[in-house]
Amino acid sequence: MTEVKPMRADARRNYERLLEEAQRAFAEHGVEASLEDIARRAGVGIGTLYRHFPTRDALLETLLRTRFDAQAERARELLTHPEPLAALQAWLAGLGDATRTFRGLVELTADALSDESSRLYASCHEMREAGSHLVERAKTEGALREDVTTDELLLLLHAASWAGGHLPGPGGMHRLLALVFEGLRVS
Amino acid sequence: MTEVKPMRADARRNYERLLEEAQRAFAEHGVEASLEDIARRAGVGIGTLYRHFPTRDALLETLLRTRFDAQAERARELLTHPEPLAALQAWLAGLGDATRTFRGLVELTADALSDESSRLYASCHEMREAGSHLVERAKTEGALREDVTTDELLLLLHAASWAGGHLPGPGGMHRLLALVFEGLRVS
DNA sequence: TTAATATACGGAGGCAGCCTCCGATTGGCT
DNA sequence: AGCCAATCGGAGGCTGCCTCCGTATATTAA
Repeated sequence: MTEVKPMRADARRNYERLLEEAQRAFAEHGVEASLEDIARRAGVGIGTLYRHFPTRDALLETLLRTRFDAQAERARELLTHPEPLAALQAWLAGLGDATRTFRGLVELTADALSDESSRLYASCHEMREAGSHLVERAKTEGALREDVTTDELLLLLHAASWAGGHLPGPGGMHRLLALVFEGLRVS
Repeated sequence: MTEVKPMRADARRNYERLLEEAQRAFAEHGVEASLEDIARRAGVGIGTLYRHFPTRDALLETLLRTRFDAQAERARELLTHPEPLAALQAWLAGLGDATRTFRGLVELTADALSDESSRLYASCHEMREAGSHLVERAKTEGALREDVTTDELLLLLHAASWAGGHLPGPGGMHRLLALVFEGLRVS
């Protein structure tokens, strides 16, 4: 079942050229980069781009799926880290960095995480699961408030990443993430 | 100096019709609403819109300036509130609510606050000043960490507001803002 | 090799939005 | 009433989105 006929040689070539150029374009101009431009640079008609990737999201999803998988893997590795809270924070920081490779990506992933009908939702589901294990561990070891959910933490992380993107220098996100983790009250 | 000739009657009429329709359009479709549509609904040529408001930002700024002033005023009032930290939090919450009247407005104001060359920067300067007094008071009364700046707090607020906009239900922003204020560590 | 055919390609064309420019119009003043 | 500066309006040039379908070609079978 789900027999997958191999692509025709020219189709496969174009598919890969398109992904390369899309990566470049999104990195340079953000997730709103011109699709016509991507097709042009790939030396391909606009129709070909749309045949392979019916929507902008489909194209982005293809580029992002491997990254999500990498983040899931990283979460699993961090489960052996001796400090549960530090592990969680480190994982979130890495995730935040990843969402900054394309301008506008934070918005996209934040939406994907909360909208089950989103195309990207499924793609990042496994990653979320892996992350929630980190959260659970931090809670059971008494390092993290019980009343905070994984989704809230992910959203806070995305918020910090978003905010970091609206600061001039680099490192803004990490500073904000640290602020959130440390809390604001004088103790 | 700065003599201001009164506008011609038709010009003034169009100016006001445009502001009304712009308010409606931005509220309904977010800050990216079609300018041609606004002109159309105002019963005015697109050229007229551009003459009165050379850029989208100019139009938005005109709509927002009075709001910024209101926020500044509110900050001054809250200086008499007995609880400095609660006053600060209340002010930020109100500000956060205000940035949610137009979809996409958070991004705009966050940028405005950190980009001195922005058109909106000057508009919200007074508001920021008023807010920083609230921050200073909270610090001198030992209710707020000394190492947090007004700009960081404003950015965190905008981040919470942004994140709230990416959650399904309402009230998300307040919950996140509370989380930030309470801190995440088990104490 | 060649012929047949499923597969894939490309870009014209229709639509919408941005912004500029300039001939047509009109309010206000004498 | 008549003048003219102020104002208007929208055509036009551009870019980007997306669809549709006539054309080209990789593959397979003969």
